[in-house]
Amino acid sequence: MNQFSGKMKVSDFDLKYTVESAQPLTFLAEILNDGRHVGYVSDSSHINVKQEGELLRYGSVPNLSAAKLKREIERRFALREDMQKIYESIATDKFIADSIEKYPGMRVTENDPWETTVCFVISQFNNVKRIRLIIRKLIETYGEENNVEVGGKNFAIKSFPTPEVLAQQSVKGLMKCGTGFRGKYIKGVAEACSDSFDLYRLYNKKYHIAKEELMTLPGIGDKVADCILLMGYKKPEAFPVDTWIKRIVERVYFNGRKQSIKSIHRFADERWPGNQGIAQQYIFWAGRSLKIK
DNA sequence: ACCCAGGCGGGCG
DNA sequence: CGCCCGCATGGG
Repeated sequence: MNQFSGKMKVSDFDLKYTVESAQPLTFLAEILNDGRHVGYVSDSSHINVKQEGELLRYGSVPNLSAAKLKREIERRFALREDMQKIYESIATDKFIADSIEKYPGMRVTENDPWETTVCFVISQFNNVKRIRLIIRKLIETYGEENNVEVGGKNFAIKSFPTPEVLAQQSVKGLMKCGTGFRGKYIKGVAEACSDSFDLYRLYNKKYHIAKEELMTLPGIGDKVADCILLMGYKKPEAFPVDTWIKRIVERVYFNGRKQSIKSIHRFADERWPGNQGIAQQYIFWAGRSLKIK
């Protein structure tokens, strides 16, 4: 749909692993050419990113300034992070070291807090394919459409539905998009966020405080809150504990002994201080490929 | 025809 | 607290 106006050299970055690792872009983006080409809408601009080895090409419609576009790409894909340094600090054992070797360049992306919140409320007790389907329907049904003219051609860009728009919908309407029992959560969260709950205020709050506040919203518990804090706010201490992480950590680090969620959080905080979230991502993918049950 | 999915909320002992 | 259950839906 658009040309590639900018390019940059990247190292320790893999677009495919990054967008296929169940992050918001996994649900929001069009993923083409086996993950080497990704398109997504950010702030009502359509952005294209393509990786060719260590070269990253990118462009946007409408055309953002070169500086602004570069900032968006760097921020979204966490390209300023020193992965070698992070890898050194999280490779505390062979299990994670092997995972880093298997999925080099998988990064934790930074996404809009509202979009991230909706994505992970939808993600609970669900699977990736269906999450994508539901998110696409929500955007198609309730997203605002902007028409953009480029080179005499007209493009319609649909952006993510706002809290205000979703708050006005009936639960039944939201369920028509396939949200299922999460429909009431989406409505509740949208109502809060379009009223007194300011999601953007949480950027400046410490991890634990922000987590407590998120968990006051319907449909947001321990795991979903951590996903939002990690990929919406880039709080690196967030360590989402889902069924997989719980099983894997019990198996790999506790010799199979059952642990409470709390105890798993404590363990992660001690073992990967400051990089819990990235460690989580590598643990998850290593464990899934081993099919630990 | 089942069975499952990267949880959460509510009810109970 | 910790445990257990129900929950909407589409794909395997």
